[in-house]
Amino acid sequence: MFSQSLAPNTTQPAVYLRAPGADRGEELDHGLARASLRKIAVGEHAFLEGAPRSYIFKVESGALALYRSLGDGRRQVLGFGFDGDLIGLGARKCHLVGAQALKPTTLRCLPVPQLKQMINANPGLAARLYEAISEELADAQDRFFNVSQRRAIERVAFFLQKLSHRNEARGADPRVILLPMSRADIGDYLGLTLETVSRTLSELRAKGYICLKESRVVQLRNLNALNELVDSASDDVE
Amino acid sequence: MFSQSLAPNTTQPAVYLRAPGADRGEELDHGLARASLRKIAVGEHAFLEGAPRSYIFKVESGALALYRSLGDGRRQVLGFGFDGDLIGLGARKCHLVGAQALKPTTLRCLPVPQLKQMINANPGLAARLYEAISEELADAQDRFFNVSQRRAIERVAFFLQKLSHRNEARGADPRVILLPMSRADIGDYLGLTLETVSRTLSELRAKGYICLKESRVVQLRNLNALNELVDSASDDVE
DNA sequence: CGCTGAGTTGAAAAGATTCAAATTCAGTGG
DNA sequence: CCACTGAATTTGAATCTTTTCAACTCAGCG
Repeated sequence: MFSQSLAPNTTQPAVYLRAPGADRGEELDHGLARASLRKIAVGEHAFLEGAPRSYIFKVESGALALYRSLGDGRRQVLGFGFDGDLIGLGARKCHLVGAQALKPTTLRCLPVPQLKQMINANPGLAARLYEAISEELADAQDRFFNVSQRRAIERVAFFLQKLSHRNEARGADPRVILLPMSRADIGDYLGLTLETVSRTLSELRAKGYICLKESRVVQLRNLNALNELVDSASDDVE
Repeated sequence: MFSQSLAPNTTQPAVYLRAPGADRGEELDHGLARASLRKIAVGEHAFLEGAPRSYIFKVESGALALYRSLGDGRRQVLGFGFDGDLIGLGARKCHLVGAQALKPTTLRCLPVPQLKQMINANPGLAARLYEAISEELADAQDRFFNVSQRRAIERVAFFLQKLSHRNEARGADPRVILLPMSRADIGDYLGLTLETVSRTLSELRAKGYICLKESRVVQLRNLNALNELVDSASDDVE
C-alpha cells in the first residue's frame, strides 16, 4: 500500500490494542495486574500528542478520547478508550495522539521497558501484539469507509451500532448507550459538525429509532432499522 | 479503542506492509527473492475478498487496487499496491480485501507457512512486522482525517502529495505522477464521486497547480500550493 | 438567581452528488 | 491504416446534504 511508504510526515500512531480476550494476552494481563494505578480527572491527559511513549495503559474505568490536533484548532478523534481497552501501544518512540479523559478515569500503567522485556522473554507475545494491531487496522479501515462515503445518518447509526455491540460483548444492555463524550467529540470522530450530529440524533428520534431522555443517554428502540442504515449501503430507509 | 472490540462483523484486515526499507526486512527480502513469480493481467486479482490467505505478495512491477466491496456494488478502495510494496499480510486466515491489478502486474509469492517458519526462526522479524503494521495503521489514521473532514480539493491534493512523496522516496521525479488508476478508483479511495475527482483536477489545473496533458499523467507545477492545501488544516506534530 | 457550557434548532450558503450530455481515448476489426 | 465501438473522462445543471452562523433552551453551579 503506497500510502504508508510515502507519508513523509506521517502521523505517529499510537497503536491501540484491544483488551485481551479470554484466551489472549495472558502475559499482558499478568504484567498489568501488577502495574501501578493512576487516576486522572476529566480533561486531563493520560498522554499528550508528541509525548514520549513511556508507558502503555489499560483503562480500568472511565473513558478517554484519542485524538490528533489539526493546525486550525480542529481535531480528529481517532477513537475512544473504554474500560478494558489498552491504549498507548505502538512502535514509535512518541505518541502522536493524545488521550484525554472524558470522565474520571483510572489507568494501569505498564512501563514500556517492562513491556519490551516481556516480549523478549516471550516471543509469542509479539505475535499477539501483531494480531491485535492488525485487528486495530481492520477496525480503522472499517471506520474509514463507514465515514468517508456515507451520509450523516448512516455514520451516526454506525457509531451507535458499535457502542451497542460493545455493550453486548460485555454483557451490558445493548439497547441503552451511555455517551461519555460530547456532540463535538462524536462529530470529530465521524467527520461531522456537532450541529449535524445533534440534528441527526433528533432525526433518528423523529423516526422512532432511538429515544433521547437525557442528551448523553440513548435508548435504541429499533435496532433493526439502525443496522439497516449501517449495512445497506444505499437503500434509503425512510 | 472501542471500535475494534465491538466490531462484530469487523472486516478482515489484510495487513499491508510497506516494502522493507534499507535496513529492514532483510529476512523477508531474502525469502522473497527465492519466491515464485506470478503475472496477472489488468482486472485480474492477486487475491479476492474472503479468499484464504495462502501467500503474501511483493509487487515487483505494476499496480493494484486494494478494496472492499459494499453491499450495493460500491466499493471502498483502501489503498494501492505499487512496485516494492508487500500486500496480503495479516493475522487472519482470510483476506477481507481484494487486490485487483490496475495494469499488468508481476508478483512474488511467498507461502504463508514459509513466512511463519521464517518468523519462528527469527523472532526479530515479528518485531519488524509489528513496526511495519503500526506504520500502516498510522497511515490509515492519516488518511482517515485527511478524508473525513476535508473538502474535495484538499483530499485530491493530499492524494497527489502522497504520490509525489512516494516518487521522491524512490528517486523518481516528484513532479510527474503517473496514475495507473481510474477517476473512479481515486474517488473510491478519497470518498468522492468520480465526477468530483475530475472536476477537482480541472480546478487544480485552472489554478495552475497542476498540468494534465493526458488524463493519467499529472504534472505538479506548484508543489507549495498543493502542500498548503494539505497542510492548511493539519499541522504535524513533528 | 444569573452564569456558563452543552445541546438543539432554524435559515442561508457552500459544497458534493446525481443525472445527463458531450468529448476523448484505446482497442478491434475491416 | 482507418473507422467503429465502448470505456473513461470532462463538463453542465439541478438537487440534495452538510456546514455555517445565529438564536434559543436547558441543566448544573457558583
